[in-house]
Amino acid sequence: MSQPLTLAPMLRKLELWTALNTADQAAVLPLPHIIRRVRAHEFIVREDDRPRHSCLLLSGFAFRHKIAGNGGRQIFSIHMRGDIVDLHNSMLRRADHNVQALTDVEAAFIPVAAIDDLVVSHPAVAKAMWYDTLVDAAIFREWTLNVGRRDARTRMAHMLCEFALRLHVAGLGERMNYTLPMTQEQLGDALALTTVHVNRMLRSLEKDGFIERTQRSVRIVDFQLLSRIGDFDARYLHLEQAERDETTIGTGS
Amino acid sequence: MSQPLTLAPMLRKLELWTALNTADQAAVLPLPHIIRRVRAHEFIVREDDRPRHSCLLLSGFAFRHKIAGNGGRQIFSIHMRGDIVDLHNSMLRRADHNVQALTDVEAAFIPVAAIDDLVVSHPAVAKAMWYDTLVDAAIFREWTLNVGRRDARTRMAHMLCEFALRLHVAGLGERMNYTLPMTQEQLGDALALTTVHVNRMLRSLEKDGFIERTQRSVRIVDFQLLSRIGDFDARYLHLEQAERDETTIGTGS
DNA sequence: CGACGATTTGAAATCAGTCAAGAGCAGTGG
DNA sequence: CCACTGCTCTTGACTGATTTCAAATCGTCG
Repeated sequence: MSQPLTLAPMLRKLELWTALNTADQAAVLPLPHIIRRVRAHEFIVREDDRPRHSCLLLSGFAFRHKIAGNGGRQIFSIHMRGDIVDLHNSMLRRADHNVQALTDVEAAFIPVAAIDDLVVSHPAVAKAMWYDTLVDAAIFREWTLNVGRRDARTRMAHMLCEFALRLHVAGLGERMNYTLPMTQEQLGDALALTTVHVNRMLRSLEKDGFIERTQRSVRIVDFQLLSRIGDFDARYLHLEQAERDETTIGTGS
Repeated sequence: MSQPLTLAPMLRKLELWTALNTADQAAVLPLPHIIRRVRAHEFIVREDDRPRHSCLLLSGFAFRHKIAGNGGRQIFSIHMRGDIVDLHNSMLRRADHNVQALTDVEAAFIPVAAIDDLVVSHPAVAKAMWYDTLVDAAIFREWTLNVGRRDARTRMAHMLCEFALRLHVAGLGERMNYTLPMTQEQLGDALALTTVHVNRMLRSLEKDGFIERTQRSVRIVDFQLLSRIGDFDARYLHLEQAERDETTIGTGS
C-alpha cells in the first residue's frame, strides 16, 4: 500500500481541471492501490476484458489502440505520468480497446469499486474525473481530424507539437527538446501512415529546418513555426488553467 | 417551460447506461429548459463559444465537426433524438468544435448551471452523464479507427451498420430500412472521403447486392453480411443493456 | 419551365503504400 | 573484443487507392 503520497500525480492531474478542497484531496490520496511494474509491450488491459482496476501511470509511457479486421492497428492516444489510463475501460465495465505499455511502466492499480464509492461521496472529484474524460474525448476528436483531414507532413508536425506541450505540462521533457518514447512504426500507427512514410516526413521536416533529430530525440527549432506547419492549435488540450502560471512555451526563450 | 415530460428522451437515454431511482428521475424531468426550433444548417454551438446551455435533441439530426487549416471538414458524430448534443462543449466551458443542425431540429436548451447543480445533488445522474460521455468517446475512437485503418468501401459499410443500429435504438428507422439524414458530401466528411468516392462506394455496395438504395433511403439486405463487409462489431456502442430486451436486430425477420 | 443542389460517371493526376534491400545500433555470447 | 542477431531506421523504384477535375443527369421546388 506504500506511502500516502503515491497518488499525488493523480491529484495534480485532476487539479488541472478543477480546484479540489482539502476534504476532496484527503479522499483521493488514501485510495487503496497496488503498485506494479509493467514491462514494455505488456498489455495493461485487453479489449473485451472486464477490468477490476483503474490504472494511474507513475512513470513510463502507455498507449491505447485497437486492431481492425484487416490487421491494421490504430493508436488513439499516448499516456504519461499522472494519466489515469483506463478510466474509460474500467468505468464502461467492458474494455472496447487495448491499453499497452510503450516503455517499462510503474503504475498504481486502484480498484474500480473504490472509485465508484469515491465519486458518490465526493461530487467534486467525480466532476474532475468526468472533465478528464471530456478532455480525452477532445483529444480523440483532434486525432480524428488529424488522420482524416491533414496530409502526412502536417499530421507529423501536429503530433510533434502535441508531444512537446503534453510532456511539458506533465513535467517531463525539457521544453522544445524531448525524446520520443515510440518507434517510427508506432508513430505510423498513431498517424495512420506506414513506417516508410513516417520516416520520409520526419526527414522532410528535418531537411526544411523545422526540427533537429538524433535517433528518438527531437529538438523543435521554433515552436510557433512548427505549429503553423502542423496546423496545431493547443486549445483542444484545454490547458488554459495549466498554462496560466507557466511562461509561454512558444517563445522558446 | 412546457409540459413536465419534455425531457423524457433524455431520461430514456441516461437509463440506457444506468438504472435511476425515482428521486433521480424526479430531479431530471423538471430541469429548467427552453424549447427552440433550429433550422437545417444552423449552428447550435460554434468553436470557441462559451455555451451557457446544454442541448437535448427532441427531433431531427445534428452533427459535430471541426474545420482544419486547409479547409477540410471532419465530422465526428451524428446525433439524434435523445442525444445530449453538447454536453462536451458546455462542460468544458469553451467549445473546441462546432455543433450544427443537419436537418430541422427541435431541441431543449438546459442551462449549464442547472446541470452543474444536478450532478452535485444526484451522483447517480452524474454517473449516467459521465457514462454517456464515455460512450461518446468510445464512438470517437471507433471513427478514428474507421478513418485511419479501413479502406473506403469497408468504412462506408461500417457507417451504414452504425446508423442502422443507432436509429433502431433511438426508436427511429424501421429496422433494416432507413433514410440517411445526410448528403453524400456530408457522408464524405464523416468518412474522410470525397463526394465522388462516397458515391462510387455506395454504388459498389449496391452492385454487389449488400444494400438497395433510392435517393437517401437505404435497405440493408443482410445485416450480418454487411457487418462482415464493414468490419463492424457493435460492442463499441456499449448497448448490451439496451439490446437485452430487443429481438436481435441482425436476423432481419 | 427553369434553377439549383445532389448524384453520377469518366479520365488524369497524386499522395501514400508496397516491396525490397542496405545501414546503423544495441545486446548477447563465444 | 568481436561476430552474430534482431530490431529500427533509411532509401529507391514501382504500384495503386483515392483525389482532382470536368461534365452530364436527376430531382425538387418555386
